[in-house]
Amino acid sequence: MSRVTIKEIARRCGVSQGAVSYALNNRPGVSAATRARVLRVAAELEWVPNTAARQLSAARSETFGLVLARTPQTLSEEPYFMGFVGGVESVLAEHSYALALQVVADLGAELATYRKWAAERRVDGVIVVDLRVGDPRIPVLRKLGLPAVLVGDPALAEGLPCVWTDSTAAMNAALEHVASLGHKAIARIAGPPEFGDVWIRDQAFDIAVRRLALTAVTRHTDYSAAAGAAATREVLAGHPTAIVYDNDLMAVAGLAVVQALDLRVPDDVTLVAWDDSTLCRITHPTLTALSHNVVGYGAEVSRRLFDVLAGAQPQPHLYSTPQLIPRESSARPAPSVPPSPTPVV
Amino acid sequence: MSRVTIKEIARRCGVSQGAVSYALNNRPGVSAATRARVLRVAAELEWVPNTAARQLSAARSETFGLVLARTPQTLSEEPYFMGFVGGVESVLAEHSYALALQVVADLGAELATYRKWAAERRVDGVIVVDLRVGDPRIPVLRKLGLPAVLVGDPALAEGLPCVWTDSTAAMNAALEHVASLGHKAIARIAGPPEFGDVWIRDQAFDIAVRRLALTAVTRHTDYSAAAGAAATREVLAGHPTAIVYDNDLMAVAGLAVVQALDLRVPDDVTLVAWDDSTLCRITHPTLTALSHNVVGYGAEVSRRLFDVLAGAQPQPHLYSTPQLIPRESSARPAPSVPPSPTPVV
DNA sequence: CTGATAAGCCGAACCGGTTAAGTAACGAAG
DNA sequence: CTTCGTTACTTAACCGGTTCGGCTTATCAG
Repeated sequence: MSRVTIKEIARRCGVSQGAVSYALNNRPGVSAATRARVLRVAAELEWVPNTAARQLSAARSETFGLVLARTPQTLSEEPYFMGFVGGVESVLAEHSYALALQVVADLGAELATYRKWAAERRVDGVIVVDLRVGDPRIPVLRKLGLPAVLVGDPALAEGLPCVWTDSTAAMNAALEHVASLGHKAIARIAGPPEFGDVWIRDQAFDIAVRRLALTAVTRHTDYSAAAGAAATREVLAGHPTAIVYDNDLMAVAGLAVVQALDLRVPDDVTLVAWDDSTLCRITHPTLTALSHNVVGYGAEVSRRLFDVLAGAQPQPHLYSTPQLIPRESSARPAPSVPPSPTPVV
Repeated sequence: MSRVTIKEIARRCGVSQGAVSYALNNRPGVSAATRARVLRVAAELEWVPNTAARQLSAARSETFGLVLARTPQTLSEEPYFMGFVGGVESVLAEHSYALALQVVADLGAELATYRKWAAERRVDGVIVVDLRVGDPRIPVLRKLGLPAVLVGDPALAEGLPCVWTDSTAAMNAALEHVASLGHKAIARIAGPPEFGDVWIRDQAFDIAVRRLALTAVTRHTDYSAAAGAAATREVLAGHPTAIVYDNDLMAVAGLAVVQALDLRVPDDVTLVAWDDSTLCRITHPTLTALSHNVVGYGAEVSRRLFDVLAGAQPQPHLYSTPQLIPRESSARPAPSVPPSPTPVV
């Protein structure tokens, strides 16, 4: 139980408490000699700043907040989040910041959490994920004056600092890939339409479908494995030769559905996943996917939040464009299919 | 920016700051009338306690800590963690406690984090996962006097409060299941041997194998999908008719390996997974698994930590025994196999 | 009517830092 | 030699709560 305070350090060094504070915080106002002495004594006594005291006077909590408005169920299903959190952490650790993580039921509860954190001064800034179209969190964060970095397209961020990946380009890459393989009938299993990124993909999908002269159908889901499986079963009735998924969890679930119907991947159906987690590499066949460095993404986002706190201008920052990684699940459609479109289900 | 303090409330109520504090904290020392008035005014002004100030004077941080000594990669692969964290959160939210989450590289860094948290008084208690055999964290936590609840078997907890699930019983259930189906040659793809729970399963596996007169082989891995796939490939050389996995991620990876070798599940090989996440239900065939309410587990652990802070005796608490859920991946061995043990690979 | 007891409240110290304002010493410029 | 500006500190207020000793006042037994 080390109860070492700066008062103790001051006593031992024969200087005032204030001087010790200046020395420890690397601020001007003390001579190099004194600073060195203070640092040495602090190290000897294994002094650690009391975060509460520092937070109280300096109005800094050295904590970032992250609220996830998802069910624990979804969170454990989706490999995405833990990787993202891990990336965030890696940067926080460098600054010895902590992450306050809160899992809530819905957007309302998320807003309440922001209000509470702002009032309590529990966090210095927040990372906002799952951006919506016309997101209600943006005006609230503005009003609270809570520093934030949004994870999503600048078109959704309404001027707040954001980090994004180019979903439009990725969608184009996916459709050009399947089109170049000779596919004409495409199905898309999408996430919830209220999610901004899904909305952007919706636009990109429609435009690319027209440009490439494809026929297409889109089914929106809640991103869960069960919904992905159900949607796959539905769209298969339309005999698409390729299915593009908005996440990899649904793609894996879809693969099982296809196999259970005795269809072959990729001979009968080509599958393309989004968010290239390990899942895509442990199935048989392995899944072609739009690959995404989720860990790096999280790291970049927290770096940006530090920048914002340091007073940087809120410019949108493109982190990357998901890269298409072709694997076993995509190939030319089987030649038998185009001539005789026999019902399979 | 609400800057409402108890001083303001005191002014408006015409009482002293101290009285307000007593009233708000539901402590004796104020009359019912005054208390009611204070509470009303506090509600009107939307007063929220400043956590830093409270922490500084009351030496409580209203935060629990959780350190995960895993790579971001593993964390995003393993569905387990996010579900566990979600469960922890659900209980913390009820007490308006926060969770400080830290992802570190190894046990050494984890110990450093505990020391730092203890010195800074950043957390009121910690939840310790991935218990080891002779875990070095236990003496450190004892010395630091940091309240903790360990997630793991009492045999590993050395007297500290713990919450556990009965892995021995679960392992028995798994082996009795495959034995009753008529399997004789079993392989086990286990986690890292230094993990306490893996060690316990090792013991249970060996004993059950002898009791049921099975032949068996065990391969330890790092719990990753890649290692699970590699180990599966290896053990298949010994022609087991059933494989039992220590987590579901490796089981899914193993399934793909089996399928890639043109073996059928369950006809040629029966598979049993541990930790029944969604993964087990989205494969084809679906996986028989030892099912585990990970979310509830997390919730129970944090409830115990609250109990410990309230002064409860550190009794081990059995949360549950994983239940075997038979699905498509387990069945009687194909009759052709026992008579003519033809090499398959 | 007196003295003891307790409830209700006040004032102030305290937690452990940060930081604005003030001061003493010193060197350079006028 | 005075004046001004730095540098290197000290002092003390402050952040927003909690908590403890002590002061009033009401209650009640004797």
